[in-house]
Amino acid sequence: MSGDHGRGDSQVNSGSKGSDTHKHKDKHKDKEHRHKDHKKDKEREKFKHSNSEHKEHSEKKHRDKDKERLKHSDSSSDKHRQKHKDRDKDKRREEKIQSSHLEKPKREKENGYVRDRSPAGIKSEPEEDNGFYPSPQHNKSSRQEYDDEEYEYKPKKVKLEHDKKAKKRKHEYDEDEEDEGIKHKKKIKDKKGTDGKKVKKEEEEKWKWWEEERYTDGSKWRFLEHKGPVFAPPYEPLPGKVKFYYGGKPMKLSAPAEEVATFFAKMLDHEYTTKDIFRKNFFKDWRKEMTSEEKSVITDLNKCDFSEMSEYFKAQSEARKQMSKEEKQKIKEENERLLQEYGFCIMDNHKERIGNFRIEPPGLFRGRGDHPKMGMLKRRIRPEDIIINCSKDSKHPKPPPGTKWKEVRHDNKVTWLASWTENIQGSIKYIMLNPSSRIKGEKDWQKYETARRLKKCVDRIRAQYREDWKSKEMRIRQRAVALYFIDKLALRAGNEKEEGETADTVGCCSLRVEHIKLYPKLDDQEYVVEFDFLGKDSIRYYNKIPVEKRVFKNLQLFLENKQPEDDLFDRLNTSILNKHLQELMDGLTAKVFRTYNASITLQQQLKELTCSDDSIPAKILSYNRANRAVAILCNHQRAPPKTFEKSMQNLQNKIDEKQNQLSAARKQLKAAKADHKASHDDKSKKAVEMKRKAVQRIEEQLMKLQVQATDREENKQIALGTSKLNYLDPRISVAWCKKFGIPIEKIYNKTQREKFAWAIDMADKDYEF
DNA sequence: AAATTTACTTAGGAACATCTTA
DNA sequence: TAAGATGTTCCTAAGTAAATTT
Repeated sequence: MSGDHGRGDSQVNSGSKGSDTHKHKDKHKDKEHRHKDHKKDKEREKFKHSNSEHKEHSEKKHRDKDKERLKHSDSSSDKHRQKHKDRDKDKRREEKIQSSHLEKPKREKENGYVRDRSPAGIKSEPEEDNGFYPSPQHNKSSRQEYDDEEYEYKPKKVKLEHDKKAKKRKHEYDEDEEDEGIKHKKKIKDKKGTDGKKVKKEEEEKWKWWEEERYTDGSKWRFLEHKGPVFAPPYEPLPGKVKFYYGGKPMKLSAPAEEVATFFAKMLDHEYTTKDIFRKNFFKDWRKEMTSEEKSVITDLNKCDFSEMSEYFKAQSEARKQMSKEEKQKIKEENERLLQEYGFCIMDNHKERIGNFRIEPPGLFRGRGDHPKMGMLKRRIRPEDIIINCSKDSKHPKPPPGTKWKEVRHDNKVTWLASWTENIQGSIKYIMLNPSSRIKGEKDWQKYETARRLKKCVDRIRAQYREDWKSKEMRIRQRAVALYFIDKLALRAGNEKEEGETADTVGCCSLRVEHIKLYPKLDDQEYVVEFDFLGKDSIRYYNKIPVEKRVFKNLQLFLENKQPEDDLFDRLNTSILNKHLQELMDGLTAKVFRTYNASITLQQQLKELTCSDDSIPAKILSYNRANRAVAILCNHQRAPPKTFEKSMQNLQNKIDEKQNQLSAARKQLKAAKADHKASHDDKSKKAVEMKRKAVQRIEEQLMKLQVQATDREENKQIALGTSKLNYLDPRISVAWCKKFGIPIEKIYNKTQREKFAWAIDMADKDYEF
């Protein structure tokens, strides 16, 4: 069913990246932005020096928004009223459906189940020999349940005796007849590791969190200890000889003003320092850092000359490159030391890697796309801004001498170790664990299990939304059409965002009239919808796609009497949609469709594209192509690498060269054969064999190069990484590798293998998503 | 029930490291 | 052995969605 969509692969090429094409729509908003401006200034001022008072800024936003809202209120507010009126009826209907279709009893998300971990216990993750040592299993190692056949992720109260240590299992709902089998496998694995001597030990020490139970009471950990974040190095004033000029005259800046100036100087080569908004925002924020004298002198950014600073930094980075081996080594060691000290935490009984233990340094904000705040000063974060999260009974991190944390709390319902509020959007930033950590891995696994549950009921859901296209209620039709897009095109949900705070981008629910065009007939196709909008990160989504007649008619209806800047789905938002989805399947949200469609597409493409008697490189090409199909579906684009053309050319040269070699080798072979025919002696026979082999070898090499070229060409503006990392159930890939004898390293690099350790360990060649 | 806040996933590009090649 | 290509990691912005507040 999932392949049914006939996904076009045309969209990527047809759309160029970037926002130039999208200038148009600002018209309306422009006004609003402008009139908001003075407020925004105030807002910024607040953040400026007084870091402690971030809170209020939001009030302001809201006032602004209220105004905006009034403008459009007629439609939108009554749209909501309407919605709610209808809700009950609707709900009842859906409930009925749900109960008749839901194949499984609702899974309890949290069932009061608790891991047994002694709070202060410290068992570390292996890896290096640094102090902590793991005793992965013995403390308890009750194991998490998954049954082999389904690999289900069940937050159950079940323990599975996969090995010697787990003794009991209290069943709830396991139908694991497969259990015996799995027990077996596990045992073997646990004992031996998969290969060799050295690995063996390591493997045994690797903590297999996926074999343990999970918390089911909503808590994320029992014990958490860490050293706190690493702060950005303090500002180092420029040497006196590096001057800043204003109106051609050298001018010594105060340290704060100078620091901000250096941020600008460092970006001088970048295009966005030429952008008006960027310059304006920068200048405004810069002036706030100036002394009053500086402020009175420096009134025009255009008179500022940062070029000496800029040169200085270029020289610095050049010098860094030229550093001697030893110096580089020293830096590396220092980094390693920092990593060892701050890069890990102890969560429950294990030492885990932290994802981002460094605080973001100050600088100029560069949003993606046409961002209204580009160029604003991103404030330096101090200990006083940081909230620390750790367990009460841990050794609390200490703030740098002479400073204090903003707060130390002990909240085990969240996963972060530290947080602070950022001054550009007023949002919270977090320090969290690495993807290889248990806490991230469990979540990831769970995500794929939810997607797999969707697989089981997607037919039903599709049938339902198709039915809903005919509903007499507008909101239901809109919901159904939106869902169709989300399903078929893997669009994102499209939360609403505050205008003027961020770049103007949309997702499904926030599509506007101006983002689609309808063609009753286009070329030889009927009912074509053309999408053209900027999505997340201001990446353009461009796609022409034939849809079903009923969808088309509905779209026409939705467009009636609307302006280009009006919402296409005026009676829908993500929260309504997700509520609906939740009723269709426990845990279902809009983004699950993306995961589901991505993974199912990979699986199906792999099945379709892989030939078992292909060479390994050819198989990998197939894998990449399957991966690529997904990336295209998800619209994961990249700017073509700067050196793309050149590197392509290089490769082509190599191919040509190889081709020459090949014909030469063939000639030699022929000659050898002739020779052999003439002499019939042993030596000449050997020569023929040699030549034959040579030809074969070269042919192989040529093939490999050609495959590589194809792969690269096809990948010009497509990024495979995002889908691989976030959307594709790793077990599919692992199974594929096992099935076709591809070493996993060909597919996943080291980091990826760490992230997907759970999948690599548990999926066998027959895994089915 | 709307608005806001919080937590966490997803994202592309820059920086950096490492391999390859001239 | 330096320069260039390629692969990896880091960085942090920008989403989603749930939780909390109003």
